[in-house]
Amino acid sequence: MAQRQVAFPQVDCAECPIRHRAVCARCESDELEHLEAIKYYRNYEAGQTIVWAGDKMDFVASVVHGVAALTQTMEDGRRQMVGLLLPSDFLGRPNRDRASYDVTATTDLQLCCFRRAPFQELLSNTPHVAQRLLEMTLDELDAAREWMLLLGRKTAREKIASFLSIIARRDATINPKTRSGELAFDLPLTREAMADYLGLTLETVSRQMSSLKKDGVIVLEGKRHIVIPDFDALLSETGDDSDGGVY
Amino acid sequence: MAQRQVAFPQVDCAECPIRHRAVCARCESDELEHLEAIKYYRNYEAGQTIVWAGDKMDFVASVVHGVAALTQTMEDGRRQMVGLLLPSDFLGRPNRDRASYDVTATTDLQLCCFRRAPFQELLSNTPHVAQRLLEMTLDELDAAREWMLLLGRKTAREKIASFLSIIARRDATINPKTRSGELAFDLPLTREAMADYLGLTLETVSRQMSSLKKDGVIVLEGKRHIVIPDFDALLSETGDDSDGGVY
DNA sequence: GTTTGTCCTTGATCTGGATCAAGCGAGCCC
DNA sequence: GGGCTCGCTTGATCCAGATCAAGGACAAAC
Repeated sequence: MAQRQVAFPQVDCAECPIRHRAVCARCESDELEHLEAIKYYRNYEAGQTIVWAGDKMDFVASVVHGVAALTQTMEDGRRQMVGLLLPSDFLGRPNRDRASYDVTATTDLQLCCFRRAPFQELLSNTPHVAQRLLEMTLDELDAAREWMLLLGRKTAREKIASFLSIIARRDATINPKTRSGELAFDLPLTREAMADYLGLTLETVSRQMSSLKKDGVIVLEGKRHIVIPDFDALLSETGDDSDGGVY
Repeated sequence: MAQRQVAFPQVDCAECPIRHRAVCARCESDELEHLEAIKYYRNYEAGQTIVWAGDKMDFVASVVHGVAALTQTMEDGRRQMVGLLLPSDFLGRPNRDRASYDVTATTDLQLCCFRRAPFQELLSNTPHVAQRLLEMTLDELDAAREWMLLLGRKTAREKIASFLSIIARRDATINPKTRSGELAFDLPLTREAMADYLGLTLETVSRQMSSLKKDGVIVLEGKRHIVIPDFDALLSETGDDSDGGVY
């Protein structure tokens, strides 16, 4: 219908993955107002905490740039990461105004936020948004179940290889291929955060990284930059079914 | 509107948790047709497989009686349970016609099934059903994250205690209290299935059960019947935050 | 340039849970 | 009844990963 003038500049929208990948599939076309009108951005530095478990959270959000982690902590300090949010992933739960987990930025991070109340209203009034969110939540549940297999049954080496292949795959879809064929990326997590992801100690993470490097499965440039000379070789270390499987 | 005669006898609906707890919150009142018209029942014996990962699955379902488990298996036989479905839990994924996991009945089981196509149509046409399903999926995701903490960071004893408290809690809501105050239930899983749930071996499960029994935290009557003399004592073994926490 | 702090690596030792192995008790089939 | 199988328990030993401990590399702060 009557297209709203330039109230919502194109460039702004293009940056926000909510529009094209995350919550609102329909927004790929032309009706942006219902999301545009309630959104705003927030930036965080690497290491910063976004909310603590139990804190009031008056917004939901979509990750634009960077990486955020959800972690749980036991009284005695044992920590387990339970969610890793990359660009286009969704943060927060409709109908719950308190965070269930600690949320921290593991790299510099930009969130595209939506105030809770209008977002929930949008959710009730716009069936295709609710359906898209259901689809995303089901994908996250599948990822969580893959993660449970990793935590419960894989060896330290398999855990590392699995983690690297997950990051490599996600990174490839976020950053359209940099070089010709070669698979390379920066780790968005410290060794300690990787340990929290994998249910290991940071020493074991470091040792297994060294071992994979020694065996030529990965090439380490500095501490964080990873090159994968042969992705299939990495996959064969994960313990996963060789053929594509569910994915 | 004109109420359909006795096509869907009241007693039948009352048995089906879909109606009052699971998918369709609105069905608590009076409009039942849209679910009633497409549902049917299936029964399985303890140990039976319902579908294998990768199999075609032409229905979604709600658990009426009994317990079902979702498990993943690696080529070398390592197994990890990734879902445990008790009465009122939902099985299957809209918009995906192949099972992602092995589904087995761990006790005798009754499912209330819905053929896929009409259920999906229902989902698009009935916003409150989609919203209810989103809510259920988010709860399942929370449970999966609790489970990840268990798998990644808890000791064998804490894992067993956590599992028992989870089952005790769920059982209490399913079977309105049997005796006065006393907390007692039957384990719906073999030691081996418990091991698959907890990322342990069956020997370790057995040893830790014996240890909790020796310490008076639980009373074992036969192999499967558990009595909890003091629920707080059990909780203190789980490693979880003592106050209610997220739940 | 030195200091400080963060992140990471590597070595030595310890230990919780896995693995290997034996046997028990309660159905169930013949 | 006798023999089987299945689910479970318990003992003995082993080992992957945790823990304890000591530096190294690098960047920022002074």
